[in-house]
Amino acid sequence: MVPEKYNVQAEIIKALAHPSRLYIVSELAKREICVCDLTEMVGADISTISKHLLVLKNAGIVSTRKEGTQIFYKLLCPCILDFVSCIANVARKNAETSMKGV
Amino acid sequence: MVPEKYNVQAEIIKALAHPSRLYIVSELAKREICVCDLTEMVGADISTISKHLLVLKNAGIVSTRKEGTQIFYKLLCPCILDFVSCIANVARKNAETSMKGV
DNA sequence: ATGCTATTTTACCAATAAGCCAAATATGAA
DNA sequence: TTCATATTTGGCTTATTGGTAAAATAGCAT
Repeated sequence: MVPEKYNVQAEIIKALAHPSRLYIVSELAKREICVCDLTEMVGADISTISKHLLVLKNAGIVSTRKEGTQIFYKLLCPCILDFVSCIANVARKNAETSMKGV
Repeated sequence: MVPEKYNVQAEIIKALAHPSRLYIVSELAKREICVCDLTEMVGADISTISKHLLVLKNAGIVSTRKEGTQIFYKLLCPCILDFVSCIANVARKNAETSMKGV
């Protein structure tokens, strides 16, 4: 009963629904970054980061560029940032609401 | 190493990262809908829908209004729609790319 | 009170996702 | 070639999620 397009969209959203991946995307919005730098920034095992990046790539959110032994990732769709700001807005509202004890 | 705000945001995004919930949110963007109608629309067990709605409510995405024995859900943040359109855009680009066999 | 409808909660199972280690692969340097 | 660095992949364990059925809860009518 759920139209097919929501399956497709949910797949993409799922790729963003993880703290590390969201952080990675936000940083990639500023500049290209290689896996080793992202690994340092996130502070997890490099294999974990590699898998996160694969998820983002499969979702069509990032692309890669090889330079020597390094692989640089970059953000494909800047509109992702608008989306993040919307979510940040919801988060802010939630914080306000819970402060009021509502 | 990942700033706390990404944990908060990822929680909200996670709530949207499911086909049924995304469909529900899209429909709630048009009008208030009660649980029983949503159940019909999605075509799943009512307990499943109820859980999905709880997820959306906990994320601060929807609110409820009781009317007799029915409970109506409505969308709290219209900006969610912009976000969905961004995702739809990514999905469209992905489809184009895979068509070209890239 | 009883019954009827709408909704949520609980309990349980199956499927998926996240994490790390170790092994494999790739590139460039010596 | 061998070595070192960068990255991906496979395997494994643990934790989370999605689904349904059954029980519990709530509101309204009789």
